[in-house]
Amino acid sequence: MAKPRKAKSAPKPRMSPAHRERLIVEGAIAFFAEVGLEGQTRELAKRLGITQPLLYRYFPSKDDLLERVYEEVYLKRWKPEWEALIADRSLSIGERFRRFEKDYQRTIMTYDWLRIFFSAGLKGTDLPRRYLLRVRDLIFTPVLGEMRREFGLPSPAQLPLCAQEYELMFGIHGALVYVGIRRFIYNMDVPTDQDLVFDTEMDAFLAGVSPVMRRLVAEQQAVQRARRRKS
Amino acid sequence: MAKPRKAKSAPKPRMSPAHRERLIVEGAIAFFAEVGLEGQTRELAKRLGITQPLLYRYFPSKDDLLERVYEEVYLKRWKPEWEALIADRSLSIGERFRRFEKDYQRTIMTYDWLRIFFSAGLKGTDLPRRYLLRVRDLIFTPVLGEMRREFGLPSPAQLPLCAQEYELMFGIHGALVYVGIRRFIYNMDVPTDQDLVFDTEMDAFLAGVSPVMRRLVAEQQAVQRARRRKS
DNA sequence: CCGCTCATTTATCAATCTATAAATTAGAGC
DNA sequence: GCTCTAATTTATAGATTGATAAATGAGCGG
Repeated sequence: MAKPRKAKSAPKPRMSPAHRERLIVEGAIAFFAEVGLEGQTRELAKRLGITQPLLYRYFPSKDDLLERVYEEVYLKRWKPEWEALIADRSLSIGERFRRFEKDYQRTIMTYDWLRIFFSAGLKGTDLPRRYLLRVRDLIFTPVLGEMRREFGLPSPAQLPLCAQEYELMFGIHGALVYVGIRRFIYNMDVPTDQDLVFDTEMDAFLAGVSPVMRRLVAEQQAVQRARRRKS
Repeated sequence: MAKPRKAKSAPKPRMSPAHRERLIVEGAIAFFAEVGLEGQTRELAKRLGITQPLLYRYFPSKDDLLERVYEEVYLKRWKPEWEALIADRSLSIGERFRRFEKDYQRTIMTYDWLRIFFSAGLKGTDLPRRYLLRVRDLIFTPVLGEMRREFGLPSPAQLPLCAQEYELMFGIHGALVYVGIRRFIYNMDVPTDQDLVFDTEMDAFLAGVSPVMRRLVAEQQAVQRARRRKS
């Protein structure tokens, strides 16, 4: 058994600024995910085993600390390889999208990621909006382009992607994310075998997407023809 | 132009307790939806044009006021006719479910409903969990039973509903709710014609649900047979 | 082992929080 | 118009908030 250095309980090792900063950031992620972004700096400090003013030596304000949390959880966890995967034509676009969503869901389906994301959204931060626009522009847009190609439909250059086509992508995306929402936001039990859920949802989506896109494209072409006739 | 009664700006009419209480509850719904459940009673009072202590004449504490908000937004907006609709065999179960979701989504797809729901979830309130269990038990369970029947599959009494079948329901449900999440939580633009989005999603779901349920039931039966052989 | 740097703590301010008690005054009933 | 009930306000307690300034002391370089 360890012999206590003094009568007082804990020895207090000093840390290098770099190490301390990491501890604070990681502690802040876990803390704000649990109690919400209005969580108090005093309570955070207590969990970290430090005093509250020490936080202000590393971050000028609570908002600065939160900015750092966003950067750590969302920007740093984005994988550029996802964009490369979508472009890889050695696989069918269905398979590429399936692999993307599988890894993406594995990345975001955590207590920290989901809870801070929703807290930030409710607070009015535009981080969730910007993040999803990124998903749309860097993932959904090329996926839809590749699907058009694979289904023998006009390219987006010939016939622009329509809102309904994007909604198809947001639909399957939302269905998958909803599992995490139920688990981490609503505190519900979800099936232990998440891969099975994922595959069932994805199979249903991939089976249905082709005919629906054909229909949407046909409707858009009809609109386009009617417009030409008018002018 | 109205002649001011006195030099001071606003005339202050007294209200009956019933009327005042309604104003407070409705103001509180809008207020907490906007700023979150940690919104301050002083700020709420200011928006209502009353002083903060007056709130405490109508509600013993802030938590009591929040309880009332939950009751007003979630319990009072639940329509028992939904359960009757699902049971109405003069319509196909697909049509019944479509009509249910259409009216349900119209009910919950509001700024107040969605934002307070997520705020409550993040805060740790078990209201969202309890609410969704109600949806599952009163809607999804009978819908799945009727689908089994319509597809000529064993009844839930013969072969219990499995987790994957429930996930199918949560999947389409989540895809639809996700539109509201993007709009009211993430503050994104969503297509103006929500009915079109709804129909596209629902068509795809109803087209795909039958074969998937057949497969799931077959798998369950195989498991059951294997189990019997063992014992 | 001395001295200096800087990681960390103690002490505290000013603003803000929920909640309570007592003072005010609008307005219905006589 | 007087009176009394109760709707509403003023005043304030008591706890907590983010943030700052000054004091402390661990541990490295000499």
